[in-house]
Amino acid sequence: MGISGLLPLLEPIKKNKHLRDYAGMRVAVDTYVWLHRAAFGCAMDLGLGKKTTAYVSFCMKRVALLRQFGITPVLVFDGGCLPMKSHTERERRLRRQEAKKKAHEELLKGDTSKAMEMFQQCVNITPNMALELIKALRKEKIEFIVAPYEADAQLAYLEKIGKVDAVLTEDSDLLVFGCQRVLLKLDANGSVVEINARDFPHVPCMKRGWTFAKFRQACILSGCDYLPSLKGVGIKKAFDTLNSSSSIERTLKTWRTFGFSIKAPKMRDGYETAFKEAELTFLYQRVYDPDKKRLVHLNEPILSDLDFMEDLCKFLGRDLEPSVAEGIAIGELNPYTLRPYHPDDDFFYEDLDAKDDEATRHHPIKPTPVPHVPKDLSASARILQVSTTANLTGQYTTKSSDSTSKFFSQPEKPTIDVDEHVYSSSFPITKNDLELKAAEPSPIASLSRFRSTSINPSDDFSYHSTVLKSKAHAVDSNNVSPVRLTPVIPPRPAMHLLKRSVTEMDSFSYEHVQIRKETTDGNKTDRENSSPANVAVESWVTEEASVKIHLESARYMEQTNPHQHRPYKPPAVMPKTKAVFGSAFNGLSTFRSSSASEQHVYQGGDNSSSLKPKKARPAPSLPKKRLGAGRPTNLIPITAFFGK
DNA sequence: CCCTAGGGATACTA
DNA sequence: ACTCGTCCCTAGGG
Repeated sequence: MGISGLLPLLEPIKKNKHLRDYAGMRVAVDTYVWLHRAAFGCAMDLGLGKKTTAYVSFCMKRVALLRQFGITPVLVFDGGCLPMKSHTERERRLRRQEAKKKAHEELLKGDTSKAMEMFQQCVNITPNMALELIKALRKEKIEFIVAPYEADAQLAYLEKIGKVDAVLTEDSDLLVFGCQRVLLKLDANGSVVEINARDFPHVPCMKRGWTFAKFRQACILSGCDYLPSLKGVGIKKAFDTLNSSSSIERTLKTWRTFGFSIKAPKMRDGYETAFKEAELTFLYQRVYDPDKKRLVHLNEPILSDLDFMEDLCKFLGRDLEPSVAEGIAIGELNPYTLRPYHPDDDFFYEDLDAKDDEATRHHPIKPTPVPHVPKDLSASARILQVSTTANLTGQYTTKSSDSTSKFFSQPEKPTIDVDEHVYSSSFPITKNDLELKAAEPSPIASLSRFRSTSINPSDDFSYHSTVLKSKAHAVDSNNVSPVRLTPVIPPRPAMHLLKRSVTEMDSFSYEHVQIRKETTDGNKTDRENSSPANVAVESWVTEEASVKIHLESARYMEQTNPHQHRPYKPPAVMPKTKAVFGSAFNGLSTFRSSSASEQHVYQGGDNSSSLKPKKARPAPSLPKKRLGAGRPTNLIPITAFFGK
């Protein structure tokens, strides 16, 4: 589980702490670990199907331990599993069944200790076991929340929106999901190990030029739950590789192209695609927002990624109607069945052939009544998704629902009429539907950016949402969008943002703040306002970041300003591998350089002054037909600016 | 010499 | 159709 070998790698920044160090704080708990360990104590009873709630008291003892030291615990439970992991689930299920069979054999032989061991190996945590604990939590008025999908993402989100100050778990994945303060290895005495993401620059193998995105990529490369590593690549190789690479996509391309001649891991088919998908899963998995009472994405999707998300429900989780999402979160609905919890929903401990058993015949599994859940949840979600993404991104790409490999297909030159595009989608939606749906609060997280100005320091993509805000505003003000967006809140002045104290320990957010400043302040340079952050931080803020901003601004201006519009021109050089991987990886974040001088600047990585965005003309009207005919020609991966 | 991959032992509460 | 192990040791490869 998690990132194997990551914790030893982070040894230099681990801190031995005690629960009392967190007095007065709110701490989110990854409850699965507790339940799993607690279940060992009553493995035999569970295995034999006896009624027991011993595991509940174990967990409540740990809750008491936290409260004893003045901590307010928030227990987070796992929800439904992501379909992409189902193949490994089957293996585990088979192993558990095997162990259970053996346990019964040993029991008949009379070897109870051996049987016990076997029962422990087939311990499984069911939603109904979680429910037992939830009941106890309700009684004690302890806060809890059931995640729609993986608890990891939910934990990270709770910390991100400030609901908790730290996260208690055993899983190194939390760091990859973007948690700042992760507490590990809690023992019965209350001692814990803290790993804080702000200390990352002090890890020897992340000394220079690292961003959080780079860290996440290194972890994925070393092998994670969503993607096994390439043969021969472990934690060291992964971090060494990213240390000496300008970008992960470039490295993977090199491995793919020249792997035979250099010492490089052997690439398997589709690795690049799978890598991108893993990255998106860490970034955008669906979580429950307790304030908005609906599902949102862990992070706000950036423009370039938004396009890929449509087909990614199997990685991010399906969207759920707010009432259902809330029902799951508060422990009323079983996250697997989407129905109220029912004892008959658990038959983990029934063998496959047990269906013929006398016992099960007396307790046939009967369908539980379905509450106010729409028959096809995906239908309403789809409508919203189509309408929103179409209007945000339709001008850049086509959306063919039959494409099997969206990542690898270079989007055709789109010739799209936005309205037509929306209504001619393959879904049975009418204009009425759209208007109706648009008036409701949208469960699609991508809309949330229009309502929120909160900025999370660990979110390395907020810059992009600024662009999105402006873009959405432009689209909306031209009445192109059939979706009524809530008024766009103008970006906060950069000076306000800079009031945040920037410390040595704040390196990830430091880069972030600086980027924001340049975005919102346009012409100003940031020198005089730079935080006196120390040298350790310096390497995290690169000149390229600011160049990126200017390039991106220029691109935005060009696309919203018809006067700058240029006819489509095929690129001079577009090697096949680049087209394939470039489009897969960078998606819409590729940048069309509007002039040779800009390209020059980019390649030189200097002299960004010529890239200052020109003054915006008021409300430029977007061309109705052939919108987006200016599909990027000279594709420069914007992600090339990241992580150097 | 470092690193990866795989196997074995091990498990929980009063 | 119905939830995630981990640590330590070592062989073997680059």
